Amino acid sequence: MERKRWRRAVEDATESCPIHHGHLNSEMESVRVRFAPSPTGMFHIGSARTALFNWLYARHTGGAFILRIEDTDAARNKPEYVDVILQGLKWLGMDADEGPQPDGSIKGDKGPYFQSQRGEIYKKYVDRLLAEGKAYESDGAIRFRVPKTPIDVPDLICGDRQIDRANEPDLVIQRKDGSPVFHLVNVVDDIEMNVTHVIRGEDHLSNTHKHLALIEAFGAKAPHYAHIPLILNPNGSKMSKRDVGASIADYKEQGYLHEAVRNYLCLLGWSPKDNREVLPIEEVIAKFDLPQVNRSNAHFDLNKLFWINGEYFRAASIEALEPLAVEILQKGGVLPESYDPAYFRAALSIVKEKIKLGRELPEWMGYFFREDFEFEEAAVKKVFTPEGLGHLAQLRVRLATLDATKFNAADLEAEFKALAAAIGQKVGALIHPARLAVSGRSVGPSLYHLLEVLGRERVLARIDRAEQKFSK
RNA sequence: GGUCCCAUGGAGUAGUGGUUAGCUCGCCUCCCUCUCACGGAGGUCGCACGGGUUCGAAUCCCGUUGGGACUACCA
Repeated sequence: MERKRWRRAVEDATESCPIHHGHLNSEMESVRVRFAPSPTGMFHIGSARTALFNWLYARHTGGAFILRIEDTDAARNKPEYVDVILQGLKWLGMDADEGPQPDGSIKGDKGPYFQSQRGEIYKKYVDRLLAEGKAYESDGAIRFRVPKTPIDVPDLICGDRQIDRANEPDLVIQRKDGSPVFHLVNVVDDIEMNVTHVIRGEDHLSNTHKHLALIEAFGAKAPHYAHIPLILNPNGSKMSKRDVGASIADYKEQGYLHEAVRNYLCLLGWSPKDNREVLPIEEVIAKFDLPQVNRSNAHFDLNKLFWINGEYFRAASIEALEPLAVEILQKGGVLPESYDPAYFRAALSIVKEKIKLGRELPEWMGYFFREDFEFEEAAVKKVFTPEGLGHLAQLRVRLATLDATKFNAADLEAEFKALAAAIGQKVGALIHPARLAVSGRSVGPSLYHLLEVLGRERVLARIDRAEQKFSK
């Protein structure tokens, strides 16, 4: 009963996610949020979570989710890195209403969406500050005169606070080489793109007063700010590029399901508050709101992700799993280029009940597609005793009397039980040698189903070979 | 060092003055059972500390401690 409920939740969560048109906020202004990553080579899990919260908020409010590429740091950014982000967003099911798309096209009329192409715009803003005496040149760079008065910094998640700027140094907004600095371009773009809500990592919380100062200088309306907590390593340090689990691409590579990763990310800093962990993205969209996001940092827990993935994995249909499984198995050299699809799907369907991650597939499925599989040494020693081999021989005789139509799980079970009773043994005395003989392994799918999938000819041949190899 | 943020078991969280502090992962035990996984029944483990406020604090205030972020002509 309980189990059934979970299953349904998982199955629901696996379905495609149509965009929900939620309600506009109370001010009736159309929400516009942006995700503004810097393409530096990988799509970081923390960035993915920030993107997710932005996307969720946009979908919840019926607003727009803008993707803006912050590629002003020429030394670090490379064009091909943009695709890493695009593919990562696509994999996680986050579609941008404006900005570059995975197919190479660009959506939206507030572009360009690459900061490297917005130089003229930034120049205009800097010139204006200069002309109004709000900025000045110093050592070739241009600095913004930061007012030294206290400033209020409101935040939808962290709460409002006041910053004393008495000792705040003037802010460099343009480098000696003429290129604009992050704080400037970030603010200018948010103004130009009519961003209403800035949802970003808490690492920007301490910078926000600078942004507010700039916005005020430009005479623009400030967006609402919402700083979300960081994702920390299990040891409490800030998760950086080199840490395990940091790269979204790795999850795909290891055979995680995108719905599972996304589901897990939703739970870092946000909760449906009804004691559920696995829930469909539509429900998250319906419930998600900024004030309910937690303020404290969250530790990344691969263990829990693994569990959630297992929930999704078992609930997934063979059709959904097949492409992923084929890719992993062929990459691992386990599945041949050409294979029998029906046989493959049958094998996959009995294996998927036992594992939680695509990465486990090669180890679990190798013997389906090759006859020269290895035998577990310890299991051979334990199971293929003279007695065990004797049972195997008796089983071989019995199975040989079964024609192919009787080679199904139900009939096989009956045969095993009948033979076990006949020789005064528990059925396990037959099952363990049989499993080892046909798979080389001591663990695997339900044996009766395994035999059915392998088929009569393969099973008899493998038992013969095992007997030959391990007798005497 | 300065500024800012945070603080419920090992991890993620529910809880916003009165609960035997709930749930999930993990871990342990037992059950189910052909192995494994699933599933079922239990168990382990927590309000960082110290002061207040209050008839009464996990919940409010202050301090301490701890963790984190920012403090660049990186983003």
